[in-house]
Amino acid sequence: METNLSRPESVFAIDCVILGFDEGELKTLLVKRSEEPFKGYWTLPGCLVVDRYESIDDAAAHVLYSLTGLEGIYMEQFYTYADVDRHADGRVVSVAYYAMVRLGSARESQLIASYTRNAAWVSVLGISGFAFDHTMLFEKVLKKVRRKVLYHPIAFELLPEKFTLTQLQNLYEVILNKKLDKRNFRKKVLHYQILKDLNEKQKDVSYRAAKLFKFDREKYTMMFESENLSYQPSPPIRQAQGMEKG
Amino acid sequence: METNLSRPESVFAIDCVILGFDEGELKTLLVKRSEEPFKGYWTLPGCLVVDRYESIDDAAAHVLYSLTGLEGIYMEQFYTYADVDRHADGRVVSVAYYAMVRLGSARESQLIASYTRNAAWVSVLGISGFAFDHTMLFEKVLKKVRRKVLYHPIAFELLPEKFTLTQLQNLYEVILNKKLDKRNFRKKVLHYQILKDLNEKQKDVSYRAAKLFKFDREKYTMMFESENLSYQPSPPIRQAQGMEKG
DNA sequence: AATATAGGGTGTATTAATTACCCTATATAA
DNA sequence: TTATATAGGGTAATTAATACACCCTATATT
Repeated sequence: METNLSRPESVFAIDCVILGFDEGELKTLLVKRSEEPFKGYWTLPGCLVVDRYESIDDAAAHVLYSLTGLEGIYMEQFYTYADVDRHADGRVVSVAYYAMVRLGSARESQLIASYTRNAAWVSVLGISGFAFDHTMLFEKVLKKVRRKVLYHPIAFELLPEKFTLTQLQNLYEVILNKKLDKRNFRKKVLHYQILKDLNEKQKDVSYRAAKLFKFDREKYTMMFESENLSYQPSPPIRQAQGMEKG
Repeated sequence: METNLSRPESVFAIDCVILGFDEGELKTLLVKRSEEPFKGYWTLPGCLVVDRYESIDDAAAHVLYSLTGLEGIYMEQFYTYADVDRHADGRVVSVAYYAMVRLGSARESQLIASYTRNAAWVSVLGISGFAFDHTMLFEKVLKKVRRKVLYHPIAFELLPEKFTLTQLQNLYEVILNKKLDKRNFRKKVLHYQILKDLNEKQKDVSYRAAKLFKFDREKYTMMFESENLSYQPSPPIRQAQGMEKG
């Protein structure tokens, strides 16, 4: 029912949870506030959307680009927060996104100069001191990602192009915050047939080199699409199960 | 990053997909547009949110109330659409919700008088002629609900308090648009132990009366919460499976 | 009272997925 | 050569999912 638009303009905000996998930890990119209110607290990176010609997806991508210099990043809209008391100065409608970033080894260089003073990659375990309602927002995203990783290959967005099964398992363990059994993990993940064996090995490791794999996106997409033709089977209530106990 | 609020006001819209189960069909409540553009097309019920003191959840609840007179309905935020070209008069930011309504037998009376001319419960199969981008929006909600029903007991929101297993199965069949096996369905659904056997039977049916059940919400909540303590087991990619083929 | 109708209610065998559990092979560094 | 650190693989037990068909019972009709 979008009619009689007295004021078609909109002023609202983007908040973005940016996740990365680095040094065996799941991290998120946060910005330290330099102003009141909440001076010195962490905030999720974000911006106000003032240009009425900018799409919110573009605005979110811009937040990411301005902080990291990265483009074409995996990003998804999460939820819209619009409680009237979120901000002291009046209602701020925030559309929250989450993004998954492939961190290079020189990750610090990916923080654009003018921001580096205030921005940092922080381990997701035990962050405190968020401004506004960002604690709640961040926790909800984390919960969503922990669930989504169970039925969607978003984890690969956090790994380098080529990776070993052990690296993949470590990532799942870090995201889910639990140990997994090695053989069962491998059996299952290879069974899906969405990994391409590159017939290459790690180099420059001081132990037995492991095989390298690549996520086969085309194959995954094909399987996913053919699944959709005949609609998914269906346990009425049950959660997805599996991959339990190392 | 919500600072320097030059214009803290926001003008945006709510669109709401309202689902109900009636006469063995899944239906949605639609409104026929009486004005250009898209005169005579179906639209999702909705409203503009102009009051800066109204939360969007309240606004969505209000849309529902004004159409049906119902309160306390199950309702969930779905997605925010903000493409700049959604509406001819400028950008309209729409926060989409979906709601699940328990339709009484006298469902017509639940359409508030002034609206009944323009509003109707329409079977979700094969609706066409939506205004704006509401076709896409509606289809995405339906897909979401079809998926969500597999791991969350939202279906019970569509049934009367007391229901038979056959009614429950019919509902699942209608939502998923596929036949399910009676014995397997019963086995599974009773196995979850979230139905309370009321030790009552149907009355006024011209065939053998079936037992009545009730969704045990407290028990479900308990189970769900205890699951969350030790985080869910986890097939990395796989979709939930089950309940296939009658 | 016999019969037709409409749906209620159940059990078992097969297959697939999940879990638990440990040892050997290989590369490197000392 | 040896110590060490990680790669990599198989099997049995359990649990969950699937496929499948018949008898029961309340009511309405004759």
